[in-house]
Amino acid sequence: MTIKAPKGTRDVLPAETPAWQYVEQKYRSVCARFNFQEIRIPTFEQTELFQRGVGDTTDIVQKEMYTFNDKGGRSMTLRPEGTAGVVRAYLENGLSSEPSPQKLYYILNNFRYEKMGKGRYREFNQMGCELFGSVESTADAEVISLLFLFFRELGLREINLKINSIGCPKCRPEYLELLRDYFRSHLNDLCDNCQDRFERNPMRILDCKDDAENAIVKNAPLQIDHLCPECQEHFDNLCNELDNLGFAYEIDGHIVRGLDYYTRTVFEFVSNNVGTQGTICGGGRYDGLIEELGGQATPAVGFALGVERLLMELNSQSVKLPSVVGPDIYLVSFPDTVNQAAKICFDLRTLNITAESNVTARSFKAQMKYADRIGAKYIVVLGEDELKSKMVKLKRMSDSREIKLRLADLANYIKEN
RNA sequence: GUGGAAUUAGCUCAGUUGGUUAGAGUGCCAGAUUGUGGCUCUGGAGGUCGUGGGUUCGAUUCCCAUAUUCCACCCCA
Repeated sequence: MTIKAPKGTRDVLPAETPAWQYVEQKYRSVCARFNFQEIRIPTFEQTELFQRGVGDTTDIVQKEMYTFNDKGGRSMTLRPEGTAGVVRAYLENGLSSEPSPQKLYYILNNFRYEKMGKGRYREFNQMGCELFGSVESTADAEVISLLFLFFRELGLREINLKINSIGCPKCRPEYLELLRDYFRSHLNDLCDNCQDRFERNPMRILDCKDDAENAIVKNAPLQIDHLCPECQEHFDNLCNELDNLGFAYEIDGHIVRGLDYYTRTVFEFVSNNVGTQGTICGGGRYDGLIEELGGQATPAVGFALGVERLLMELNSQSVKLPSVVGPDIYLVSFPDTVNQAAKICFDLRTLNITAESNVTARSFKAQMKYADRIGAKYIVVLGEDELKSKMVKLKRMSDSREIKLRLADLANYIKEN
């Protein structure tokens, strides 16, 4: 093999697809009960959408985007995340004129040109939700409670919600000044990376793991302690609503998030097990993004959940996930009966039974072996005698028990057992 | 982006102090006389020893580069 999958991409093979389908189906089911509707959007967008939507100062836009010029010379980018595209679709299609709030969910792949690591891929999958049109903290609680129900139904344990508030355009500038003033006198005590961040985005210093044990960072003022009255009330309300719903959470003033568009609420679901890639889901409120992208000022809140990481976490917690299941029945045939077997097999499939008949030149014994290997629940041998008498012996593979029945009764028997 | 480790059959891995046709287990395919799988036995297919250079009479083995994967940082899903 000379051609390999590109770096950072991976194949999901048949052994794994049942687990993927199960998780996606469960997600759709929970979203449906919250009355979120699915939206599907293009895989690539005009580059400018992400520059403006995700934010020019973010790592994503500065160095991680898959950007190319199409044949018309337009700059296009493979989406690095879902929200910007969903907002674009929301505006472009006039969903802002549909009943508000609009509640949308998506399951899609994203692309970021990053260095590889466990749980981090260049093409990765996210399941997300966006709720447009409510400033109320009840909307924040709504999307968070959707996640709690989803995790609960999957049987996921030991996953912790961390929440924070990073203020609004009213209180953040004041806080940033306060933060810069604080760090200015301690610049030499910070790591190189953080010295860069000082000018660009001083809030990120709080998130630095190098300096996590650094007393300077530990004691730095946090936005959550310097909220304006409106933001404070919003955050307090959210906490009350989460308490009311019975959800455990931890207030963590160091959660900052990597995207520029967040305001007020930010949150993460973090795993204890997966180590450095412990963030399974991240989200928050983005009250300024829609206006930033040319729409009328519209508050919104949402999240994105990493499917690969979720599956890793489910596996590390030994949560049972579906695996490949064999067909209900395999029809063994002979060269002179193979065509009639194929016809009977087709009829069974029409009746909603998972069936397989021989499509090789295999011997009788080899067919038996194959039926066993693929996990067929039953086999039936279709030879001249059976076809003539229309009576067959149905063999259950698990215990080798055979029962005799009319060929015409085969479908019903299988359905009922 | 930084540091470290790994790369030999589909999979998990041995191995050659540099020397003719490179191994095991498992999986795959087939056989062990008549139409019944799982156990056992036998046989077969499958590898330019990640790729490209270099040293050498000779490299899968030594050296360099490069790619990919993993681990720890960074960041995030």
